[in-house]
Amino acid sequence: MIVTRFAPSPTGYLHVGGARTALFNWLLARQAGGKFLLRIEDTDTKRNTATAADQVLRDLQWLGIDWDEGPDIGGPNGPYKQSERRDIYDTYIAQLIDEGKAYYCFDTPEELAEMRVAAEKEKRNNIYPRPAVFPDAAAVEKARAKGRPVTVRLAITQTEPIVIEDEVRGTISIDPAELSDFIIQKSDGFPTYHMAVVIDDELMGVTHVIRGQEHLMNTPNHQLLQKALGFRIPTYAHMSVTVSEGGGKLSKRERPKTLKKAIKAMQDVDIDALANAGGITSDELDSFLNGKTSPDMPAVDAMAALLGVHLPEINIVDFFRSGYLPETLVNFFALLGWNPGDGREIMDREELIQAFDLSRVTKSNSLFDRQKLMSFNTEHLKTTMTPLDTLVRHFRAYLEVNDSPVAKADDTLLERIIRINEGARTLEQIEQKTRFAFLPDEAIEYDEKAVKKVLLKGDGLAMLAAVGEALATLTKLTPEGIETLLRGLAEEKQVGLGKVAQPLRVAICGNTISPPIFDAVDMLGMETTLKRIQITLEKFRQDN
RNA sequence: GGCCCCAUCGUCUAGAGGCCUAGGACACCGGGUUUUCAACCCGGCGACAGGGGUUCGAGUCCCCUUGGGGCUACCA
Repeated sequence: MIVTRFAPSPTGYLHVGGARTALFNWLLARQAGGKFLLRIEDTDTKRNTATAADQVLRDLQWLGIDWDEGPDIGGPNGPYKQSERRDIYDTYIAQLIDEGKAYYCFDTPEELAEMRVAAEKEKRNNIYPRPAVFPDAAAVEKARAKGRPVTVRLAITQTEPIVIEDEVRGTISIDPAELSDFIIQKSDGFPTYHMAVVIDDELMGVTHVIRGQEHLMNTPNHQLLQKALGFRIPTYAHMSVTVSEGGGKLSKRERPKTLKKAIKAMQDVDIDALANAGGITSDELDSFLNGKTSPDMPAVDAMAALLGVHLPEINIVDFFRSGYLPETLVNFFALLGWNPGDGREIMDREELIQAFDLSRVTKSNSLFDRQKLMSFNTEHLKTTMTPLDTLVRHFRAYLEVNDSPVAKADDTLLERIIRINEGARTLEQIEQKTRFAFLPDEAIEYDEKAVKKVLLKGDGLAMLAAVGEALATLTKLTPEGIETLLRGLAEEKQVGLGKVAQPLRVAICGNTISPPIFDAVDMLGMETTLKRIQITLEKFRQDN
């Protein structure tokens, strides 16, 4: 049976790269009818945050990537948090030392740094000088007594090339002379990543390891470890990296960077109000703008929201908050470095699972193209692609996380809103086009350009008044009734429908962007529509 | 610097030596449809990084150059 896993280190939110790695592993397991496990790699006590692991789990759940064994649900080979598996690692480390395959070291960080610098100066690889005789228990005691750090390294004794059979890259051969004895146990007693990952993958029965290219050069070390411990070597697949439009890696630093640029480009920014919105002090904001520090993510998000600056989405939650569907992301990430080979692009989860094939994973790096993502979202937002009740569920979650007034709508109304906005690109767009119907009349903001063009130029206001009078004669409001009425009015006045509809649109929602006008009026209701026409008439007649 | 990986339109990619006059999608440009924004329909622009081989024949195989990426931690 095929067993894959996703093993994030809980240092923050799940980001694009992590999600893509998780997805490929999940896809392979699901398509093969195997198992997909989740394991938390929290051996770095300094970098891990308490809430990050939970957040990563939530992000995966939102994407619809489910797991068969994991820290929250357990499983036969738990625990699934590396910090809770210390005794297991200790046993194997002791075994390697007993067998003379690993040895203690007492170097200080400063000494190691010196070695590194020296190696670089001499333009050679930094290879750790293995002692002729390995330190014994007494030596360890002595070192500890002197306050020196105690670590354990694997002794690399192999001389034949290490061969990696990679499912996407083919056969790769590495000369072990290039490799240095590496640390398998840190001075704080925790295993290093290499040690923990090898033991866990063996014990948890992982058969296929799909991970980023950044791990390719770790693989020789892992295979050496597997050999030393008598473990099987799982099938490896190293996938390409997805880079940002800016060039480098898709980095979370892009968000503060974009915000900083935007603030600096603005003329009159109220620094105090901005700092306040972000929950930071003016001094902290100042330090940020001078490139010294960077506020945390919630602060960056809040300030961007205040200024109306759109930040590039990096973390999965960013995409959620921007109005993307999880179906879109799953589809899009799958196609970043893989394709079904038959030209299909827009696919749902089932189709992806059925078509997935490790042998069709691409070798070269790819660029994250947000425009194409947007286009994918447009497709998945159509009811022919995603069931309406699913869209409603996602839409409600979106509205709630963004505190939208549209959240007041019940599911039936939400369904209708989604239907009449067929063709929208994001949930955010639907929300913006619909919120006029959920705002109090006095909260409608009139777009200056729209007012000028539609109401003030020509006889827009007169037309609006006529529309108001005509609408008032209707006894019952239906989209069809409104359509008949407005079309009749346009014909009577010998003008196109636009001349009638546009002033009405501006009157009820303040700008020229709205759902189809008949639905828009119907949603608003007779009373509010007439009231807003009245308010608009009064407001702009006075101005003239 | 050392080691490793990669290289087709602006972007994601199809391409397993003759099906290639290099196909699709996004973007872009032009047109159509239209009550707005979208969506939708039609058309157009646009690539085998360069140089050597191998072969009757190379985008496809080999070598070199160039370019991009990764690793080079008591991070994962």
